[in-house]
Amino acid sequence: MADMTRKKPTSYDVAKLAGVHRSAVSRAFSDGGSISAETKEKVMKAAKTLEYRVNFFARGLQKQNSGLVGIVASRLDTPYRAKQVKLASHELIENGYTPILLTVDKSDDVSGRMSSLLNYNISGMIVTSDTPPAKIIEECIQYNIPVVLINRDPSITGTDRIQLNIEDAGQLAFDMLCKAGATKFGVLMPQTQTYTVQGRAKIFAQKCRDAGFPITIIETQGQSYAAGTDATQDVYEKLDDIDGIFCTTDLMAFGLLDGLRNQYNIAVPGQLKILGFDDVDQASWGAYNLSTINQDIQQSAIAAVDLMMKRLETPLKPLETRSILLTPIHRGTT
Amino acid sequence: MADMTRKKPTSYDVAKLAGVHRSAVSRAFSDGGSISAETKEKVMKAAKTLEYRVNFFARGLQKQNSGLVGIVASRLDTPYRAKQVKLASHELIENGYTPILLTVDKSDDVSGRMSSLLNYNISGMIVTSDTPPAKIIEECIQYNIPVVLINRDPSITGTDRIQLNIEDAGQLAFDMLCKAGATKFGVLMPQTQTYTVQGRAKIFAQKCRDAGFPITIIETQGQSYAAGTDATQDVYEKLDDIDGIFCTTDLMAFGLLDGLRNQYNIAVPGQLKILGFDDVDQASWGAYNLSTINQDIQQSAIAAVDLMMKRLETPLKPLETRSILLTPIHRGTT
DNA sequence: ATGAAAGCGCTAACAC
DNA sequence: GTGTTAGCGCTTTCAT
Repeated sequence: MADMTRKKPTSYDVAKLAGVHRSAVSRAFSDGGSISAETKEKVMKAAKTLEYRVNFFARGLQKQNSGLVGIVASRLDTPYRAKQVKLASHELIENGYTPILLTVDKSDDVSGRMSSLLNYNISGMIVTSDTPPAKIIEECIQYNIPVVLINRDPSITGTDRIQLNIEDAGQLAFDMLCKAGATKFGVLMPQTQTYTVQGRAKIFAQKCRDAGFPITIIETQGQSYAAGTDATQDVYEKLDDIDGIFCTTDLMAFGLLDGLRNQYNIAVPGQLKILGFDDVDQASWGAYNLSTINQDIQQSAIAAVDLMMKRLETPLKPLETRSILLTPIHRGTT
Repeated sequence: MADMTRKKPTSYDVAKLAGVHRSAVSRAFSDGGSISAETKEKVMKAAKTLEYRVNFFARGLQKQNSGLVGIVASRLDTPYRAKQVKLASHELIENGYTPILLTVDKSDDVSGRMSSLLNYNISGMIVTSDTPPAKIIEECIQYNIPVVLINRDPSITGTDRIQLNIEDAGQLAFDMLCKAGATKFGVLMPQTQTYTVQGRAKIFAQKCRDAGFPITIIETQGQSYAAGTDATQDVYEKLDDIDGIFCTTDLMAFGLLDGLRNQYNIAVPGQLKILGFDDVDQASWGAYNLSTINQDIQQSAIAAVDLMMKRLETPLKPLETRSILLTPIHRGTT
């Protein structure tokens, strides 16, 4: 393999070729630079032949803005989260930013990883992981780095946020199961993890009580497919008290459905109505055909980036929280 | 909201507080810096109280290495790809790199986006998207930026690669269906997209012919769940000629299974044996219980990062291709 | 082992 | 509108 290595051209190389000064090159590649059309054209032509690219490290050193935005996400291999990150990434790129992906899962050093983002002078941070460390977020705020939290615990303050309204979510779930004819309710409630998942479970339970219906709370380990299958026996044994169950994530609903089908012979929705949450792709798959509640994930990704950009423009504007649009999806399990 | 903004401390601030020269700070934070233990400690202490972090933009300008690595990925909302990106990201971070996520899907300007990575002086690039533009990759190579291609068309040359052996894959699929008792074969073959998907379909067909069995090729639009359901009627109509079908992705297998269950009454595996490929999470879910072929995605992520690092160390070493480990997974559909 | 000084590639304030 | 100049914060020779 012959060494065809070449060095990257600098603005100086371009200037020399175009017969102008380096600063003219800079102006040609900057937005508000006062430069004549013909000079700019000369520069651009030279830049093209040399395949010149502005060195963002040099630019970022000079400006106090890197164009890099951190996306902090856990459980990226989960359908909902994968789509969320995809759309956030897409939206950032469309707006001229470059996303840094920070995957953090249990046993990872979340704090250390998020801290390392600050080495890169990031322009902003979008957090959709479990339990982001408050300390790092505070530090970002001090440095005027906008942080947007998606569906995170409101105990972390000082940031803009995108959040589903757990009140609406719980109410909507109750309404859907009610309309489907349920009168004895159950809910799958994870013991840990996401604030909004537990939140909607609690509100749902409250709505049931408020309306004078019995509600059985079944605690789960996590919010995954396995959590749903693990809860199957529990649900089965309490079937006298439950004819409509709210699974607070689609994944748990899939697990429960499969568990019931596999081990017992329960008619869904005849004997038991099942409602999921999130409306991930699999919910519409024939095997599940799951009634659920859609979170408008695209809207929320767009809103997150928008919030970040607005805060960049106006650092001192009042904190803002935007709600994620919720839509009931009636399919075959209610 | 009071303005609590502070400026980031620089190495100069730390030096002042520690009573040393800036270069001592640099040495304290560099790996091979010759510095006395006590000076280093002084520096570290000062750095800690000021919450100093090395500015990677300044460092990256000086060294010719940014620590940033581009992950170029399409269809991130797909189970296989999501896991792949998650693991690659994790592996990069573990090795001290910072992943930039470049999502590219149809209608996106792939070339422009990948080109923008070069603005950041990236240390390397891991590509797992469809149809990466050869031009950009060539340019990376010229600048000595290691590029690792995962399961991409071999017509793009000059890079290290991670790839499943399509020969093995086709053979394995044939063997599995054979052992399950199939004698009349079918295969779902996407008309576009991934090289390895089409590749294993073609090899599979060839193996069937070589062994003297009839093979029916059914072309699909894409390789998704919908592609599988769309193929259902086609498969149904050809059921006289097929008793074992190789769906070249799990997603297509799910679609086909659901399509068959929903519209027809076909016994699987009695009447028709179905084999998927990838072993995504959903394949083990109760509703599908799909026999498939596992690609060791963790091994491939680790190998990709390893290959990149090796190339960084030894830019001129011969090009290398590593194979992805394949494992037959026997479940309920064969 | 440490301080001094040059310079990575760029932008922006300043002259003209 | 364009050239000049002074840094952005760091690493890295080179002296000492």
